[in-house]
Amino acid sequence: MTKKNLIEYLEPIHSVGYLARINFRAFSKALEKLIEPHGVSAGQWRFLRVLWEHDGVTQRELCRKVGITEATGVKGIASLAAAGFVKRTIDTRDKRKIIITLTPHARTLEAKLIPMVVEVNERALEGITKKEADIVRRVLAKTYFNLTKEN
Amino acid sequence: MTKKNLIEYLEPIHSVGYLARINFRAFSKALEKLIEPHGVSAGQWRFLRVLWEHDGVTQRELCRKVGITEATGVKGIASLAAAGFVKRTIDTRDKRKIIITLTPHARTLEAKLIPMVVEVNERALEGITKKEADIVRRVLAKTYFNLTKEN
DNA sequence: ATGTAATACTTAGCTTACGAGGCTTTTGCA
DNA sequence: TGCAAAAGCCTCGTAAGCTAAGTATTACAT
Repeated sequence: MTKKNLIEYLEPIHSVGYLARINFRAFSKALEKLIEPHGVSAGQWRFLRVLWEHDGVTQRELCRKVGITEATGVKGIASLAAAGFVKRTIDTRDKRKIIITLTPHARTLEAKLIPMVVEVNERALEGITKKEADIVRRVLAKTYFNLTKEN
Repeated sequence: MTKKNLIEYLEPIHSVGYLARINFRAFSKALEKLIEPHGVSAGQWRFLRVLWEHDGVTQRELCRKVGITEATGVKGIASLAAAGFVKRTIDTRDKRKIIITLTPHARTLEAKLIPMVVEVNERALEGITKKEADIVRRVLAKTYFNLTKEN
């Protein structure tokens, strides 16, 4: 490992981890500005996006799809329930499970909020070709897999 | 906007923002496992990485380079100082400024910790060509710029 | 020289996230 | 059948991040 190589790792701009972090914050903040007037926080959005496509899943499954731990999910889902976006129902066949269901109000939000995330994504990807964007998504899916797979 | 296009935005895997978030967590967690035995948290690491290259900067400049707000920086730098990694000195020429300087101990950590972040990056980028990795870094720098620029 | 604006850091309060460990229910097997 | 293990959710403590508003110092225009 030469000194030059080491320097590359010290300059954050060369690190995918650093870029992931600042982009995560930037995406969140941009989205928040658009959706908060509708009473939805960025954290709540992450759950809603999954629920619009997969309503009636268990809490564990929802957390898995959102990409957070169950400990974090408990708080997030409580916040959704408090805001009147979801209902929590104990599964009758397996009383350990809690089924998360969207309220009618939360379902009506889909049509309003989706264009906003479309806008944020389009703004972010301005000046980037479809081919490049596809590479980015594929590579980031792979780095995540590489870092989280066993051993 | 067709229904098919909308679905793409609902499936998290197609969203750069989602991928950025899960990768940020994955990078942090992987790095944490390696550096915590040396008494360094992932949060502290972010500051140290900058300081190893730019020792003696002001608090504001350090925060800018780390990519966080100054409010967040106050806590992080306090934690570094409590752990004995940095010293905070008021600038004699401008008493508003606080200069952050590494302690000798923190400087010795560089040689131990850099190989660890190298390892995490190499593991993350396994099976990805240099060309693809370059595209990812360039695109993520651009999306960040696009989302944070004035307009 | 002085009052206003800008700069640099801090505080308070909130959100989102994690790990470790605990509780209840279900499952599987001796 | 009965009991240990697994599954599913929750609590607690802590970290890291943000915005908004506050304090102290310096710069600048008049």
